[in-house]
Amino acid sequence: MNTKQFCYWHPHPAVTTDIVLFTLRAEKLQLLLIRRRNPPFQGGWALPGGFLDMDEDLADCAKRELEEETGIKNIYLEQLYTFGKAKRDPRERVISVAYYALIASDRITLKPASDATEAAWFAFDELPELAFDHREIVEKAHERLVAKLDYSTIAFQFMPKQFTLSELQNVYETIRAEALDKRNFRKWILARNLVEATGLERRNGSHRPAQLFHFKRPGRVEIIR
Amino acid sequence: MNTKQFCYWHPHPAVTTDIVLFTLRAEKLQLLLIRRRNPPFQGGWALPGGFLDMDEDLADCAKRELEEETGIKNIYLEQLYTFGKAKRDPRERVISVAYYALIASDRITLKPASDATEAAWFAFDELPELAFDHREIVEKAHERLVAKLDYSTIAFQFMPKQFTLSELQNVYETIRAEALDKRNFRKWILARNLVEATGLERRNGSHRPAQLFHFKRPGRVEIIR
DNA sequence: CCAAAAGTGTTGTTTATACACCCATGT
DNA sequence: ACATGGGTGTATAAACAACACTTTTGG
Repeated sequence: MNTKQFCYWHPHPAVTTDIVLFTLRAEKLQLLLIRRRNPPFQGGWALPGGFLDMDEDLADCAKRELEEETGIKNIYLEQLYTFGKAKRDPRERVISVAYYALIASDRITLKPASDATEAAWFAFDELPELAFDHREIVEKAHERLVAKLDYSTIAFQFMPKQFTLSELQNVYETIRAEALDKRNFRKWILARNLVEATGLERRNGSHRPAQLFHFKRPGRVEIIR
Repeated sequence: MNTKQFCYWHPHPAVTTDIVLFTLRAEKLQLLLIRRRNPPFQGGWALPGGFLDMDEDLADCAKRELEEETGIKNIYLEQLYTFGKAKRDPRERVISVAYYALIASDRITLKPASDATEAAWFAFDELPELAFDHREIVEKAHERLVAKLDYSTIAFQFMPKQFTLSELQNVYETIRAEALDKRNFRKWILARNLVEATGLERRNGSHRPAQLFHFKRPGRVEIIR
């Protein structure tokens, strides 16, 4: 079959979703990129994503594409912004509904690269050139992430089930790219009543063991303040 | 010509923009609705909006549709959210990129209703049934508006060039649906250094005249706090 | 002189910031 | 014993919340 069989009375743009998937590895904010197999930008790096199926919701499309390209599922996903400049894709008019997603550092193993997809993590401050307007999408996602740190419980999406307060503080410091006072951070987080000591400890190196905490309402991202 | 002449290799959804246009009239938060001339929901009320042209940016589409249907232009417009449930339009798959907009109370006169469009203002708390998922869009726009009052200068978009502090307080009170303390409000707004006395006064009734202020950086909506 | 909205300060409470030492462990 | 990260309190400053009376005008 080589005829264009989907026909309309008026011109229609294509609709895709693109996903900015963040994690924290090696004390750095990183995000996931896919190497493009086809033109345009063939061989270049781009955000995971792809075309919307006619019977699926937008967020389902983002989840499906992410799983297809990386094997990752069941993560926190939120709509970011819709990018629709007339010339953002050289092939045809494409509207991209961008999502951003967060994944805990203990869940970041990708499925082995197949013929179809090569995926890799990149430090946010050392990104390669990106295809299309994906650099702009990444910037916007980062802005949103930084903003949400302050007034929501989004940071917990980066954490494993159990974590120490120092590890949590590290997440805030890494994303905000600034050092925080240990006592003030602990007061702040404990006053908000979001975490609870498990009674367990982590023995790590040649120093006092740290208490392990867990997030009281896992899964849900709430507005705090 | 009665053939569907726009053909693609893969199915494409239609893309529209819808606009939630708020204003303040008669001490109430109001928004603009259009009466639908065609099925589905013929004769019902819906948000202004319409299909994206292939060569225009999303925000331009929103502006154009708003102007076509109401004559209103040059207003504050911001992308809200993209709605894309598979069944939100009974005719075909439609992705709606929703925008919200604010207009000052002294600029709300609509162009006379033409054959093509009947538009009217409705109080936010007395809306009629809305077509499609427009009720959901309106709710989300309202949420955003209320949130942005606190941490941005969005409220000034409702104000005429010159206004009294009592009028400004009224805007905050109306949108937040709660009374504010006069002294604390004035301290708060003046501490932020956003307004400036013009030296003029408004003589209104049989009481002390009020100073007129103006917004120092009109046009721009900034994040405060 | 009366009614009506404009205008103005102080006090107590909560929240944020700055800052330094002791504790428990492994080697 | 020492190096390492874990854990804790206090004092100051800033922001916010509660609260009532005087001023100026028009009729």
